[in-house]
Amino acid sequence: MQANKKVYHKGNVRENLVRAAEDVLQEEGLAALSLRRIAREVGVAPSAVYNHFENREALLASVAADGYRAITNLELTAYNSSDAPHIVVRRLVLDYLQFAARNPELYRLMFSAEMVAYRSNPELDEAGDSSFGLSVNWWYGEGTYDSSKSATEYPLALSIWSFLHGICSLIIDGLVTIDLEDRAAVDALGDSMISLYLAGAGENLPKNT
Amino acid sequence: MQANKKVYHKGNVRENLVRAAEDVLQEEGLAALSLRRIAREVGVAPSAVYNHFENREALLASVAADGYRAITNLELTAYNSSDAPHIVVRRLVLDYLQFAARNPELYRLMFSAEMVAYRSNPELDEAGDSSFGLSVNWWYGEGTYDSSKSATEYPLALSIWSFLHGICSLIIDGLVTIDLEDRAAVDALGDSMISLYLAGAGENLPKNT
DNA sequence: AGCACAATATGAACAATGTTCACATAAAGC
DNA sequence: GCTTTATGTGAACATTGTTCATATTGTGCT
Repeated sequence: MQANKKVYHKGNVRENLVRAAEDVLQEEGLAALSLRRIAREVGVAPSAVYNHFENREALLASVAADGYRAITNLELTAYNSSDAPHIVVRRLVLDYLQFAARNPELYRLMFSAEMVAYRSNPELDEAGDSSFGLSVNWWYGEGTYDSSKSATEYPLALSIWSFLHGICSLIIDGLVTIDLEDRAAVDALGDSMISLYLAGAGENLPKNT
Repeated sequence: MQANKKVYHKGNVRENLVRAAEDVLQEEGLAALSLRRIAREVGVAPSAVYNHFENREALLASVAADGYRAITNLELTAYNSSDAPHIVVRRLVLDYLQFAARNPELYRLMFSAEMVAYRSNPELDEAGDSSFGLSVNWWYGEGTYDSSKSATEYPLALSIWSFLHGICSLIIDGLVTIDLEDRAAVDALGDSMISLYLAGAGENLPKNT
């Protein structure tokens, strides 16, 4: 059906659309990412998009899925290293943070309300799921993850994901003032957070109220 | 506050707009929250909104600020209790989670890209800031918070905020399957997460790779 | 080769949105 | 009472996502 991407009228418009969307996203942000804008960028009529995607959300879901796959890759390199576990975690956290810091608009898209409401999209759903599954299997042992179970069954994987996602959301949303371009500053923040995550905050509780 | 319909032309439209927005938000979600829809709900022309708010975002910012104030209140009751610190933290986490679980669309609005891009709005900015300031002062001692400093200077306050915000985002976005109406389930998740947060995940690291 | 069919592209159209504008009307201040 | 200010209206505009009828092109079959 879609195996061979021979040149039709305009070449492989589908791929061009996704690429153009990624460009506009990075350069002008999520707000500028309209279907018509993307079509204009590719040089195609807005209605032509519907030959390749069900609707605007499906197109954006393809972009978001690329983001999830990038995170999955980042996980794989961390988990496949032969370093000690706490080094692996640190590496993962720093890489995740750097990914979010360098692709803030993509990260925003990935967790936007629209994409979330669109999780019936199999490509997107699978990409997100595999990312969490990797984490579960690392913490609990290979083959542990059962996608039919709730994430709450894997508190360790869930907690670090929440933590990471929380930090990323806050810095991307500007609620934490940090220069996203400053690689060292982002790493410092990650280091600070991960050591707190591993050691626990219990010792640092205030003495009295 | 709803009796008199004759003060001005239509009564105090500004307040009615905010309340209508909150209603629509809770019942139909963020996607349904258009300026025209809110105006229609109040029974006023779309253009009339601009007599009370600079634009749509300013109206929504007012709704979001209400949300931030609710969180601030929730913090105050936790911090003002005379319980032991770890009980205070637990209480805070559970209340925060319940707030997010019961007002998912409001929570989504509060951290939406639009509101985030609109942080120049003083009402919204102040409401968000005071919430974080309370946390800082509890962890580090009264009078510590300096709003001119970066949040990264207060890693304890930042870490719990990230953690909480991360969990809430994930459950609201449906990435963690949990019934938001099930109060006990939400509490159980909170308990699981907070004990992990206090004790740290270091002990639970996998032995080898 | 020829031909039918599916895939792809187009422009016009529609409803909905945020916003602006010229203008109307009611309240407040003098 | 009259002006001024606040508040309200409806029409207009540009932009958006989506659908539709229609045109064009590639693919596969005979």
